[in-house]
Amino acid sequence: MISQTVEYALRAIVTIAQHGEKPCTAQQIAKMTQVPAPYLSKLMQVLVRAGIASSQRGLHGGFVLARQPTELTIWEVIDAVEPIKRIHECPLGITSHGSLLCPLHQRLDGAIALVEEQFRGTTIADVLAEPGMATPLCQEIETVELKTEPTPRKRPKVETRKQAKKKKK
Amino acid sequence: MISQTVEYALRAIVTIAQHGEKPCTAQQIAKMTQVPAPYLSKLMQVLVRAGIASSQRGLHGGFVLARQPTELTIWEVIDAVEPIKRIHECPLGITSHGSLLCPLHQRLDGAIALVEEQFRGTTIADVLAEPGMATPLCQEIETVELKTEPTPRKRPKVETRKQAKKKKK
DNA sequence: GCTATAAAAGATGTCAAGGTCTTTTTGTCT
DNA sequence: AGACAAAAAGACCTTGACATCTTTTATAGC
Repeated sequence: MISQTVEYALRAIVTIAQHGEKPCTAQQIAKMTQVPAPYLSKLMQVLVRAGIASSQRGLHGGFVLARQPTELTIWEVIDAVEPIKRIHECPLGITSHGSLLCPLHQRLDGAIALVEEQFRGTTIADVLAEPGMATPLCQEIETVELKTEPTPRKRPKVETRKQAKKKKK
Repeated sequence: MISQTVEYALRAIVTIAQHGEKPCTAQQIAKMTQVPAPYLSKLMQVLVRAGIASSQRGLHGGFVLARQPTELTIWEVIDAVEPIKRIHECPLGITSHGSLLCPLHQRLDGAIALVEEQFRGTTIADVLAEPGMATPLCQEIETVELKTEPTPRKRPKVETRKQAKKKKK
């Protein structure tokens, strides 16, 4: 019911919210949220365009929340990446009863309305500050090192650039 | 949020429920519900296998509800064609906090739970018998003729079988 | 100003949902 | 039994969500 993309977006937003002012690179977010890195990059672009995140290029760049966590709802995040559409008019296009929905679609829309209400009423801050709970995203923030590359313990033997590159992946 | 397929299935179920004991052919249902006929056939097979509808081949065959409308919920129909999955464990696979969900996924699952509750609590009979409302599916039952083919007014001139076949489509 | 870093942009690939078409099987009515 | 009606089955096509890869552009630090 909640698409992959929405899941990913929420994980990303919660993650950068956790880091406050400190920008996170797409790579870091991808790692922490376990989202495919290239796909996450694309997603972040959407969130930036929607005014939910803001980005900074270059060294020490990355993504931060564009708004206060208390002022950003789950609904808005979802709406940016994959809007949940309410049923406002008869999907069968019958106009004989004006804009009144038939019983079936009334019920369906009712369910959607519940979800909307729930999500509009939940801010990112709410998710961050669940009292007495495990940290959001089911993992400790400290789990992921923010340093781009920990100093290697051992210097590997002489090897070409190409080989080194391959190893990274 | 509600997929096409689920929409189609619900329309079909409501339609055959409206017709009670009288079987509806896939063609008729397709027409009434405005669902592509071949696709609806496939869908009906699923509903039959799930024990929600039952089918009868041959002349005067078709589909009828396999249960009383009062005993069949919207949830069951959805569950048959495209189950809504609750979030029972951390999608990130972190097990450090047992089976406890993080705040984010608690909220997401909460929303899903609301939908589940709503749909489990609504039977097909509820949808049929909305008091003082337009008929379900936003259209009059009478709109669709149950006769397979109204008597043609004019006999067309001599024409080959092939041409006749082509015309039908 | 050069270099390294990181986001932005755009082209491309993959797969499952949605949709179609054809043939086979099963049933009813004459 | 034969003709017809209808579901069942299965092969096939189309599209959009999900995902990847490569090139370009902007920025900080030296």
